[in-house]
Amino acid sequence: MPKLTFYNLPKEKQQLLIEAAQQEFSNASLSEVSIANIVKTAGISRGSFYQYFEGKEDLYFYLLNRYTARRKRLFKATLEKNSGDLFQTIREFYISTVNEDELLDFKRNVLLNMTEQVETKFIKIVNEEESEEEFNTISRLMDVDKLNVSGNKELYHLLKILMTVTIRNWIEHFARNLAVEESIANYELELELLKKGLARS
Amino acid sequence: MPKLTFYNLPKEKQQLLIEAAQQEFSNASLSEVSIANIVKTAGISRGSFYQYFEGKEDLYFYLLNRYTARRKRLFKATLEKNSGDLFQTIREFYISTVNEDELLDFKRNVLLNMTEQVETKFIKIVNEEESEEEFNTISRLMDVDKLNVSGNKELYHLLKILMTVTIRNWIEHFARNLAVEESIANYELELELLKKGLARS
DNA sequence: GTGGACATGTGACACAGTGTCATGTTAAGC
DNA sequence: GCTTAACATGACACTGTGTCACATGTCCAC
Repeated sequence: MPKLTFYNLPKEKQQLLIEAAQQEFSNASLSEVSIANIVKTAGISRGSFYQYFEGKEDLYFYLLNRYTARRKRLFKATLEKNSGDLFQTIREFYISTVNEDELLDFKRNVLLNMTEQVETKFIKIVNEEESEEEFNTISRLMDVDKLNVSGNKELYHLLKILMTVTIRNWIEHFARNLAVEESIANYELELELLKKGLARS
Repeated sequence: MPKLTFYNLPKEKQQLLIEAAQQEFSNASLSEVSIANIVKTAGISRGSFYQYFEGKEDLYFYLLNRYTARRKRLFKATLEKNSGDLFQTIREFYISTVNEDELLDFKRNVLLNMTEQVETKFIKIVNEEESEEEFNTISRLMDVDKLNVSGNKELYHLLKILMTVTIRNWIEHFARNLAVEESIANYELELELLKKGLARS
């Protein structure tokens, strides 16, 4: 988390820094990005940077949190719009995800260099395990009757599977430079497989 | 890939370097590892290192390849032993995976810092997309009748889903420091969900 | 055995990036 | 205007990288 000094900054200066950072993180992965470049682009001194953030990881996860928080709101709204239909929701969510062209290079870099720490952040979009409350909020929004699960534990694992497959498709979208339509078609195929089951009965 | 000079080295010296490298990569992630440390442990000079490898990534992927090649052989053997039963095979494969305690810290570091480039290597254990031949060899070994798919395309996506979920469980095993039994129980639960389908019919 | 030619080994070096800290600047309260 | 605390700055010591001119080893022709 950024330090207090960062939040004390005038909004415009915060925004400037955020934009500079997003630009740098669009051109390189976390380990390749240099603080030297960020401060140069943002027009602040090296020392100031360390007044605001612990280091570049701190800034990186701050940006990531901003992004996932927005996505999470969209997910909840979509779920409500679809009266709790999880599969319809996650399908629409994926389509809007691959169509969104804001911060494209930033997302590419994040996804192609995603580690467990980062992936956990994304999975928490639907599955805020750490807070029982959040999990309950979302599972109350969902129409559980349509899902082939009994109990919260199975529900939790179902969500984990869905998010894992979703993220992996999103990563592949970038890794293999898939066209939006192809990426969606692949994802829908996998969703159908997941819904109907992988084993022949 | 290592340079020719590395393969020209006497086997014992190769082994020494490999062991030194595995030790370093057990203590730190790819981006944190220092060549200085590797050469110190291996007792060679910095210059020599660059005669053998392009850089530390080169060495890292060399080690990774050695490991995944062994795993791949095991997977094929298990599949044959189980007369092509994919679910039984992957279940046994996962159990042997989390029970194997060789190179434990190395695997932890690899998994917790897995990027798309690394994950692709692992997924290719069953799904060597680049070589049509490999894919056919493996799909011939499998008893496809037990799987709820029609055609190679669906089969490909089924395998992708299975590997994705398997790897994610393996990562979580390390990330959350799960006991072997708990990890296996979680995985089996997810396998059953996958087999029977996520949607209620 | 000597010379030469080629392969391999070596560590000093220039360079790039990090995090810190002593010192300078600003602004608000009184 | 003075005080004080918060913020800004860039030089600095440190750590690590990849390279290169030179040293050493190896092998074969003569």
